[in-house]
Amino acid sequence: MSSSKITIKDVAKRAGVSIATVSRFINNAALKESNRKKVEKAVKELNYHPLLYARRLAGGKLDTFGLIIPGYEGIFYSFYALEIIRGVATTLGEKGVDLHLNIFWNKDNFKTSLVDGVIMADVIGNQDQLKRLVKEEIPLVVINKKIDDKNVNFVTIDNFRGGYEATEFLIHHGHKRIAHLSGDLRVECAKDRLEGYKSALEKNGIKKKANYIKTTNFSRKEARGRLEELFSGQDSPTAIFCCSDEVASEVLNFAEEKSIEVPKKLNVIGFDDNPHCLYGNLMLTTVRQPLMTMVQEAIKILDSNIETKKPPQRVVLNTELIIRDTVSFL
Amino acid sequence: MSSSKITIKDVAKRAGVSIATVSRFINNAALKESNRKKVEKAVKELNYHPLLYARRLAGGKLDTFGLIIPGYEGIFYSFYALEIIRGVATTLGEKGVDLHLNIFWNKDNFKTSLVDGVIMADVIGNQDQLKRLVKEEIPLVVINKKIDDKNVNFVTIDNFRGGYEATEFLIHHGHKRIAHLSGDLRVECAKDRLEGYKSALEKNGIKKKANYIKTTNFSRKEARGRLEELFSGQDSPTAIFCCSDEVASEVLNFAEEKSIEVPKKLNVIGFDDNPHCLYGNLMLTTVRQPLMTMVQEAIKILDSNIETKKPPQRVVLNTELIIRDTVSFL
DNA sequence: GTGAAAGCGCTAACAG
DNA sequence: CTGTTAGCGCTTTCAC
Repeated sequence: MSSSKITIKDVAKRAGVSIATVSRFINNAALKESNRKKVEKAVKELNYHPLLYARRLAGGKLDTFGLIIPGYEGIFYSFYALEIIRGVATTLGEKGVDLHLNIFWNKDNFKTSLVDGVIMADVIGNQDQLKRLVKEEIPLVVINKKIDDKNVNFVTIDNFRGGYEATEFLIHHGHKRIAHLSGDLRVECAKDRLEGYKSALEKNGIKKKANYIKTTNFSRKEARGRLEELFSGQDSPTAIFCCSDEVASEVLNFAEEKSIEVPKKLNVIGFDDNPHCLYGNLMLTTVRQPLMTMVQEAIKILDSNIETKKPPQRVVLNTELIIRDTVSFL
Repeated sequence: MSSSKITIKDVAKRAGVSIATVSRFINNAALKESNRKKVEKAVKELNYHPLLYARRLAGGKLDTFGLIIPGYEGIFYSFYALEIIRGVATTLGEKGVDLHLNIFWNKDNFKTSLVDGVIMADVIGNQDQLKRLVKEEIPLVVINKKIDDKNVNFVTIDNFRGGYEATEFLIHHGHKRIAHLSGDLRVECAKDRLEGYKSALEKNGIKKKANYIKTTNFSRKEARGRLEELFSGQDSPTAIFCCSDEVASEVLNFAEEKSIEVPKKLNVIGFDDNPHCLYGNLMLTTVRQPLMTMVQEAIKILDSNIETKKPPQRVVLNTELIIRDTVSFL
C-alpha cells in the first residue's frame, strides 16, 4: 500500500473519529487523551503525513521558508553566501522547517506560494522581485541591506562601524598611509565599509588619498591587480584595510612574494573572520560579522510575522574586531 | 490591490471566459487564438500567478524538485557537496524549476508533498528515508551511490575505475611504494576508490602494504595526522594517491614543510579537480569526476519520470585523469 | 474549443 | 471536546 495515498479520511476511519479530530491532532489542538491516543496510533500505523499543499489551500502552513540570494559568478565559492545558506539551512532544520532555495540570476521565478515566508539576502539586481514580494504581502525579511520602505523588516550588520573601527585601529597603531581594498561598490556592505574607512581617516585628521582606495569584486584576482597598482609608486601604504579575508589573504601572498614583511612593514586587516583564511603562519586580524546571528534574527522575525502581522522590525548588528597577528605598532 | 488575492476566477471574469479556459491557458492547452489573447491580457493586467498548492491539489505540478544531502561537519566547506548543490540549483534554475533543499542531519522531515520529484545524494545515514521515498512512489533518483533495489534510478561515477587508473598511472611511472589516503570508508565512493587502488596494485604484481593505506575523513587535518604516520618509519612511500584534492593539497603542504621535493621525491594524485587546490606553484595531477554531468543526468531522469513512470535507469559515469605537475618518472 | 461541475485533502467556523 | 460542513483555487472529466 502506497503511503502517499493515505489521507486524513483513512486515519479518521481507522481511529474511529471525525476528520476534524485528526486535523486537530495534527495541529496540536486540544483533544481528549483517549482520542489523542487512538489518532496517534492510526497515524503511525498508516504512516500518515498530511499533504502540505492541501493543508495550505485550506489555510494552514507549509513549514517551509524561502531564501533568495542574488546569483553571481563564484557565489558557490563565496564564504559569505555559503555562510548565509548554511545558517538558514541549519537553523530551519532544527525547527523542522524546510528550505526553499532560490538563487536569483535574472528571472524572477520564485514561487511565493510554496513558502510561508521569505528571507531575502542583499537585494542586488532584484529590486523588482523585492517589490513583488512586498506587494504580495508575504512575510518577508531582508538581510544585510537597509531598506527604505518603512514596512519592510530587515536585519543588517553595521558595516560602516566595522570599517570605521578597523581603520581607527590602524590609525591608533601609528599608521597614516592606510589603503583600502574595497569590494564591489554596488553592494551595500562594500560601500558602507568604505564610508567607515573614510570617516575614520577624517575624524583623525588624516587626509584621504584617492589612489589609496581601490575597488575589487571581492576576489583574489582583482585584489592582485589593485595591489600591483598600490605598490607601483613611491609612497606605498603601510597598512591595508580589506573588504574581505580572501582579499586580505591575497595581500599576505603578495607581501610574501615581494618580501614585504607583515606586520613589520605592512599591516593588514580583513573582514569576515573566514576560517579558510587562517592557514599559513600569520593569523589575520579581521572584522567578524555575526552572520549566524543575523540569520537567526531574521528567522525569528519571520516566525513572529507568520503568526500575526507585526510592526516592521529594523535591526542592526555590530561587528567585532578580532585582533591577531597582522597589525602592530609602526 | 494585493496581487496575492488574484485567483483564476478573477482572470476568467476579466477575460470574459470560464475558469476552465484560463486553466487551459496556464497549461498551454489548445485554445482559440482570440481567447488566448484575451486571457493573456487579463493575466498580465492582474499580474496573476496560479497558486501552486491549489494547482497541486487538483493534480498539477509544483515545478520544484527536492535535493537531499546527508549532513556532516564541514559540509559547507566541502567542494563535493557544494558542487552538487550548485549543479542542481543552476540546472533547475535554467528550467524555471525551484529547489527544495534538505540537509539530512538525523530527523527525516523532508516534505515530499512540496516537490514533484527528488534527488538524493549519497544516502549515508538516511537509508530509512530512502525507503520511505521509494514507498511513497515519488519520482526519485539517487546520485553517487549504487542502489541494490532494482526499481530505484541512480547515476553514479565509476570511483573504482578512477582509483584504479590513478594508481596504475603511478605504477607506470615506476612507483612501487604507493600509499593511499582514503576517505571515510562508510562513504561508498571512498570505498570504491580504495578498491580501485588495491586492484591496480594487485594486477601489476605489487604487494599491498597495510600501513600504506590510511583512512581520513577527507579533511586536511586528518590527512596531516596520517601523513606523520606515513613518514615516520623508514620505507616511506614515493607516491600517494589521495581521496580528494584537499587531502592532496595537504600532502603538498606537508612535503614543502619537510622539504620533500614534489614530484622528484614524492608524487601525488588527488581526486575532484577542485579549482581551490590550484593555487601555489605546483598544479595537482588529479582525477576529475563529472559532478555536473551526474547532476544533469539525474535531472533528466527525474523529468522523464514525472511525465510518466519509466523503467528504472542505472547509469555510471567515467572519471578522467587530469595530468599536471605532481607525477613524474622515478 | 469551451463551460459547468465535481472533486483533490485539508482547516475552520459552527453547532452540538 | 467533537462532528458536520463549507469552502480554499485549481484541473479535469463530461457535455455541448
